[in-house]
Amino acid sequence: MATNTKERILDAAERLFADHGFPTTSMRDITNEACVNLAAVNYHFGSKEALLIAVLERTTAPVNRARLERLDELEARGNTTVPTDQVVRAFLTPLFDKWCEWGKSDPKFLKLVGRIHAEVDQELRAKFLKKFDTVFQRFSTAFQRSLPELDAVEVHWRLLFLLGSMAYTMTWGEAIIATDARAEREPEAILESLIQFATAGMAAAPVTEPVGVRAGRRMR
Amino acid sequence: MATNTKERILDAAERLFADHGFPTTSMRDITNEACVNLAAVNYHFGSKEALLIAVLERTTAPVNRARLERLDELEARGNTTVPTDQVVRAFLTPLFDKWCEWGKSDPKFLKLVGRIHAEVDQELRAKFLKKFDTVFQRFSTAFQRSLPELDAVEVHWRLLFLLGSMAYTMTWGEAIIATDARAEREPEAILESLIQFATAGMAAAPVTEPVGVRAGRRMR
DNA sequence: GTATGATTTAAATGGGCGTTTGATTTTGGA
DNA sequence: TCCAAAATCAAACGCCCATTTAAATCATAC
Repeated sequence: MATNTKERILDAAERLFADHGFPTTSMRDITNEACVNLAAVNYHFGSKEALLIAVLERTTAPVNRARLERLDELEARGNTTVPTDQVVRAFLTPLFDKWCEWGKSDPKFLKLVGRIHAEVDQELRAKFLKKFDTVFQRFSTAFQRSLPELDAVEVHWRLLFLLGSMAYTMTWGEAIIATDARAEREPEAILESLIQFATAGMAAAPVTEPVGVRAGRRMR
Repeated sequence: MATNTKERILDAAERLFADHGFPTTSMRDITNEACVNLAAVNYHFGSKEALLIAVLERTTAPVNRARLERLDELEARGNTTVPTDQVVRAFLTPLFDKWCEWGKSDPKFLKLVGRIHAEVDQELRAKFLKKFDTVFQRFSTAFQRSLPELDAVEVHWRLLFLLGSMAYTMTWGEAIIATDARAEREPEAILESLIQFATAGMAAAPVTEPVGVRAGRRMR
């Protein structure tokens, strides 16, 4: 356990937000877990919401930096156009690396990232997503270059789908393993499956058939 | 607005849970919105949590029924083995149909479904997911038949990825359209993109390379 | 050693929460 | 028409919340 009060609070908040979510975790929960006074959060961070932002900053900033570094490297090597699977990999593996850095002790960090995508209120989330702007922009462009047959809007939406499968897996993968032992897997294998899935999804042939005469909508 | 108190509560709760989430929506919010007395929720449903379960039951039961019916129909027609894209379609389109039934007035229902996958506490969620057991089982089997080169565990995880992209799109698709006008699209087009993405993802070639010598992990 | 600013502490503040109560009104069959 | 059951109502309950206060303690530079 960190000796520093500020870090002890960040550690506790990260763990609790990940396990129980932001609105259902109280200041008292956090300060008890961190073994600090109740007023310490407001003293050091200003408010509960500001604490959440600090936690998110601490966890995501290095990951996003790593994502961009990987992409830089790939683009420098590959003369700007990078194969789709490499772009997917550059986006997903930094999260996974972070996990490994932590000695695989507990994937709290991943759960937190998963949660933040679905739980905090829209305004707060928008503020948070601003920090991802550059990352999205860069990866969106990279995907467009590697998938010239898709238009920008289609890439945009597919990136959203990718994000969803990533966030969902992080939030609930652990729980699903727990309830169904057959599904147990090494984290590496899960990541590899996700990369496989997402790469194929991103690279899928675009819809050309006119809307309204599609097979799936005819029957009901 | 429904005249019946119970239904007015369900309508209001559905809208508010979808927009603001379960823990952050208060009984007072709900009863004000429904124009009923504060005690009405506890009188008619027993508790806030029981209300949530009732809302979820009302929204998801018909969708799951439709999913199974579609799959029945496909399997009867196709002699048990159904093409992957048809299975994906059978899983995703009932949600979309529900949306259309409602006259596209407001996709609250979809947002709610998206939220529930990430927000409620684990115990409550497990209880809720039991209602999906049959659906998951049936679709898991159908996918396995259509993708014989994948083992059961791999299908299990890919189904999770599919769920994630679906849930995420439902929760945040609207918000993302709002913040980026270029991404605006008809719901039909979004569904079609998602089907395309998910089908390709499900049908992706399985990982064969041994873990640990993968290209993506080598560089860092 | 002492003054000064940073930190920690216990206690309190005011408000919102889910739920319960008991009285009152509405309803529908005898 | 009457009455018992169902539904609605205003009010209150006790609890927990995030935040604030002001005093106490600590650390450090002089």
